[in-house]
Amino acid sequence: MEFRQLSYFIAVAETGSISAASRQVHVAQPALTRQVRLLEEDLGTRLLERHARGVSLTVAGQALFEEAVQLLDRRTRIRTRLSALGQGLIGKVSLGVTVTHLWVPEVAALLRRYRDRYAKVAFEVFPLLSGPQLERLREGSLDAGILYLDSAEQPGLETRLLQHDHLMLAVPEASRWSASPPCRLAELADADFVWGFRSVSPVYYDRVMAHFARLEFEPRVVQYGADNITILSMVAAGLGIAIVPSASSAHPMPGVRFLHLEELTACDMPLWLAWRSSNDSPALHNLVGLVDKVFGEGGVSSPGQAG
Amino acid sequence: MEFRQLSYFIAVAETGSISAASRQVHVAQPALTRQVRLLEEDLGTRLLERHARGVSLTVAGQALFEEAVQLLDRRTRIRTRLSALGQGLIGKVSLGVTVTHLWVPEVAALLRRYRDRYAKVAFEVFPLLSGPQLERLREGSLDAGILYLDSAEQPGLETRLLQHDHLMLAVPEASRWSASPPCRLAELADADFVWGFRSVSPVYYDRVMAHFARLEFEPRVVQYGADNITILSMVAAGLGIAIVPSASSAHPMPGVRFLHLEELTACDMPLWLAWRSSNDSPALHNLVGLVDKVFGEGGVSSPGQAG
DNA sequence: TTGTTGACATGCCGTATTGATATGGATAGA
DNA sequence: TCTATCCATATCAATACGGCATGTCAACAA
Repeated sequence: MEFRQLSYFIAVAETGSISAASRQVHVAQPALTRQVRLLEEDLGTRLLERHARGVSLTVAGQALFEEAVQLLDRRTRIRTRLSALGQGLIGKVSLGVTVTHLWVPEVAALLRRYRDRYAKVAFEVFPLLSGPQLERLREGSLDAGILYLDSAEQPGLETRLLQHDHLMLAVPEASRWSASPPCRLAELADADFVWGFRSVSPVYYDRVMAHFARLEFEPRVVQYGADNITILSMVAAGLGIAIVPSASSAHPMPGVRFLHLEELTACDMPLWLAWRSSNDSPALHNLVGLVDKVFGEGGVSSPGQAG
Repeated sequence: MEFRQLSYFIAVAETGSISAASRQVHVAQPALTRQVRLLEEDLGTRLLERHARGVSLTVAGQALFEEAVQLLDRRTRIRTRLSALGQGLIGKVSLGVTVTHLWVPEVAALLRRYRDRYAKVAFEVFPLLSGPQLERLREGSLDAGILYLDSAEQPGLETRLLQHDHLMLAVPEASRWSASPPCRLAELADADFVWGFRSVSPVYYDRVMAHFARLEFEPRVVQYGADNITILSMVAAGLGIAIVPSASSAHPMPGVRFLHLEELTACDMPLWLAWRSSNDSPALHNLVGLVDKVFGEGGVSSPGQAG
């Protein structure tokens, strides 16, 4: 039982004649006669009653006809599905993003454009910090991540540079820092700092700490928060001041004022898109393609150590 | 996309290696390599990631794997189904029988044996008199019928002789005919007869009438009934006496006594199995085969004019 | 009856597909 | 570095497939 034989047989069944079917499928009549006979021999069942003016289906032939139509139908559906899958028009992409960076207009635009253009792809966005993202990328439960990396060279991963963040100072609006903004970090020596845990985003933490070490500045931390929103909420509540990625300022927060400091702006915080090298998902690569288009082809995954 | 390619691909997917798959399906490795490549080209999608120690499935490959398993599964199910259908082990048979002849032990045994032996065949029995059976056989809404025929030669039909009925006299138990049974038809000249309509079973009616014409006997009909049960019920009610097929006596009826009369026994009423010649249903032919076995091969559809 | 027509079956031949063998190239592990 | 393993390629033989010419049969018309 071959697909060719089934499609021939369908033509014969539909036209009620081998000759008519041969004209329909553009194959000589003897070829059809033989293929139908081979099909009958293969199935061990007579499918056609041969008459002088055509053929009619036996009981088995009628049964096969219905099945064959479905089978061929299924084949074409598989074809189109695989084609769409191969072009990344359907399928699934899971993307990890820090909530902070969902606020960045370019990132938000990227996600919107992807969803518009590849509407049939199940596009799942998970709010995750850099550490968990890396883990999940490596174990395969995440297709791509928007995160901080200490280097563009990640074993087993490919990367694209999205943009350069830097650091800003977040202070309570009702504080003296808001009234008279500091110009240098040294002025903050006796300030109360709200700080993040290293564990949830070690890359970010280490980067900031390395920068401060170079500046020989050591913040006096009075309070820890799990993520940026928590930290900013604490700042808004007047519990202290905080050092945050500049992306945070894209999302105004009542009671918080963002301040630029030369020494903080100098801390380069490159934001990356990363994915497993062995991940062949076309839907994912369409996302990469969109990144290349939206963020420019400049940020290739070349050695460029950013720090 | 061919069945062969799909089964090869499944083996490759399951073993994770083209070489291992080639050993599994007993085909040389280069052949598998080529077939997989042809499948990829045909689908326009990469299905495998080739590594030094085997292969892994791409996203499209995983999707195809699942589909292919189902597709091949379906193919084998069609095979087995068609095979069973071809052997008449599944399918449908509709059989027309006069209720009267369901009482004949041999007929009842035939139906029981068929149902036992071909349990998966939907075996539908319709209570129909000879006339409607013929009609439905010809139009194709009935596969076979157990009925009276005026000849074994029926255009478009094939037949088997089942048995020879004859006629009997049915009289009310509480009548003078029961008390002193008649020996000759002539004694019934002044009797009240319950009779059937010609329309519902013309063959039976004409046969009986022809027999009586030869005997130069004309019954005095006082009452008509649609079928044998009705007629016998009227006899039981004392409305008159009736001429019935001998098969009726196989089913005792309270208040009715069956009487043999030489002149009635002499009327041969052959009972036939009939089916459309062009009906190729294996399930039907199994029924015919069973008839040949149960009723003996004597009653072939040869010219034998019965009357 | 007889000739014609239309439809399925059969035999033969050229071409395409499939599989086997031999061999090459790449990679992981010793 | 060497070896074993696995995938890819080239070539050849067997098989499958389709096209053409022809045969056979049944239905239809004269």
